[in-house]
Amino acid sequence: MKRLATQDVTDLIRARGLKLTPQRLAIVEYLQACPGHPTAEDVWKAVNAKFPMASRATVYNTLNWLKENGQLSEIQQDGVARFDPNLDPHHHFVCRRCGRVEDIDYDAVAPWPQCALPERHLIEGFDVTLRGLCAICAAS
Amino acid sequence: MKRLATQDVTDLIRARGLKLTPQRLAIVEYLQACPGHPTAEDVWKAVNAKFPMASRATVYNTLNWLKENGQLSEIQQDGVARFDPNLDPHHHFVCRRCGRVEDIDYDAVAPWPQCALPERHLIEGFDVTLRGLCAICAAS
DNA sequence: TCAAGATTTAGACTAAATCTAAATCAGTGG
DNA sequence: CCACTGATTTAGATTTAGTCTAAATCTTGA
Repeated sequence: MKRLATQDVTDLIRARGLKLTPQRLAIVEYLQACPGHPTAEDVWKAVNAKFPMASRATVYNTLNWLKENGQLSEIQQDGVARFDPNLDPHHHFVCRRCGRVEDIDYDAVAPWPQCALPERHLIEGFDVTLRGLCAICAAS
Repeated sequence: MKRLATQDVTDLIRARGLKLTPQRLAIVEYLQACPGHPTAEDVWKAVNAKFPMASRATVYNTLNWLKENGQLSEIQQDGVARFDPNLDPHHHFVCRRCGRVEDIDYDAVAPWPQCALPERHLIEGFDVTLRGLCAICAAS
């Protein structure tokens, strides 16, 4: 089970000759500990608890850098970007009622599609989004 | 092969007691004829060719109404909404390089996932996005 | 044709995200 | 330990997508 980790990010920052700032650390530590799929706004609020001066630009810059370096992935829900610190290949379930996003094990979904795909396309990956009602919303 | 059609929309508008305005017709006719997955901006520009006074609000209102009435679906790509007049169940391929979205036949992808899904969830549907390089980008 | 009320319009407004230029800071060499 | 350098952060302006509003306009049924 692979997940965004402070150690990996600090190593990567050093390997790239970049600077290890407390803001970057705070962002990574929040994402690491966060159970769900926070928005950029969520991250900014959390970082602000430690650094009231933290700028949105810093949050966005860091999130984008983490994404470009494979330490984070981005999912879109209702046009809002959410960030996903779970680095194992996986899919998502989105609740129609409460909007929560849950991770779905990669193997729970039938594997690579096999037939009638467009010719000459180079398919690098696929993602599946299940939609419906989560356990809590289905019960009520 | 089912697709957004002017006739269906006009019938639906009448059945609902709503008004058949030339702006709505222009929007539907553009979507009907459009081969790809236009953004709201694309639709607005196209409608403006006929009605230079057309407001963005009209375009958004109409697109949302069509969506709510099952005449259109919305897909998100890089945080931008695109609209899809193809009403057959289907999936999508997104080119990493040029960003084009192509429709993928529903049966090309393995069917309903069967195992290890979260308990007590009510799964109503799923959609698959294939990612990679389209034929043109893969060739170059 | 007329009236009612649904629809359209222009533009203000909101939210998400990016950009900018000046101030600050992390990390290296001395 | 200090100073230096350029990477980073900051506040705030800007951009972009989309929504909202109130007044003007248009479709439709009678």
